[in-house]
Amino acid sequence: MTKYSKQILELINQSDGHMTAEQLFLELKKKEPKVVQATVYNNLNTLCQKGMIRKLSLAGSPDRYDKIHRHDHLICKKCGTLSDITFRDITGDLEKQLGEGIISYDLNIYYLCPKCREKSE
Amino acid sequence: MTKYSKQILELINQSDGHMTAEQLFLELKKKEPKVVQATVYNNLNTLCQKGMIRKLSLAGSPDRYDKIHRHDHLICKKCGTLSDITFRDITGDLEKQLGEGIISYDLNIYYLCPKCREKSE
DNA sequence: CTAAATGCAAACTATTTGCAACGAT
DNA sequence: ATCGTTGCAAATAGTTTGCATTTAG
Repeated sequence: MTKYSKQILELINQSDGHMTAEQLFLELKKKEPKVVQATVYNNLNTLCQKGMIRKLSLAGSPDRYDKIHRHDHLICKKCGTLSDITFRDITGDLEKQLGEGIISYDLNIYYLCPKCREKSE
Repeated sequence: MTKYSKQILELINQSDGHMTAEQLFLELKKKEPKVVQATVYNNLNTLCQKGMIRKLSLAGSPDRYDKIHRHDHLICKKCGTLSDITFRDITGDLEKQLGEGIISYDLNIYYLCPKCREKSE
């Protein structure tokens, strides 16, 4: 763990957990003015490989980096706003059907957020 | 529906449902030599908006375009190989917890595929 | 002393956009 | 005649890479 990767990990864990590489870069730059984007990307990749954070790929937006702790995502189909929810852990159910060996899963749920629902009425 | 969008939709529905824009472009080009990538992208976006196909964004690979019919994805954490599975539909469960208004969801399950499991032993 | 991490610039990939020409109503 | 679709080229966004330099164990 280097000084950058430590700080990046902290930023992610303190944040709402949906920060893009660019947002993290800008945040980190406040404390470490010399850091460059590539370094942030490199660190994010290493942290992912080590399983200390997870990467969230969503259609139409850059990758986001998230806390590792199990939770699911609620996404507005219209404006893309992302929020966390925790649906019950279905790993057990999945293993019943698919057999052992499941590492993890991503559950992304699409809906219309209150604001967008209002507008469309 | 134009001649291109019709053919693109057919290609997706006849395929295994995990084709990238580039693969679709190359396929379509066999029948329509004059088509260009941008047109394929434009058509894919329109088809998505109309809800006739769905876009699959996975870390580390270009977007893939999939049939709309409900199913889930099993992804090898190591080599990225993608296969379809159909876990039971949890929309009802989700609505119980989150309330009405869920449009759809994506469930991506990570595991080690047989080949990769072999290698790592 | 060595290996890993960084800064920098350039490369690269996937995707989108502007615009002129085309085609089907 | 009009409006959406296409081809084309260029632009953009996000991310990765190569390499020389710095840093930390």
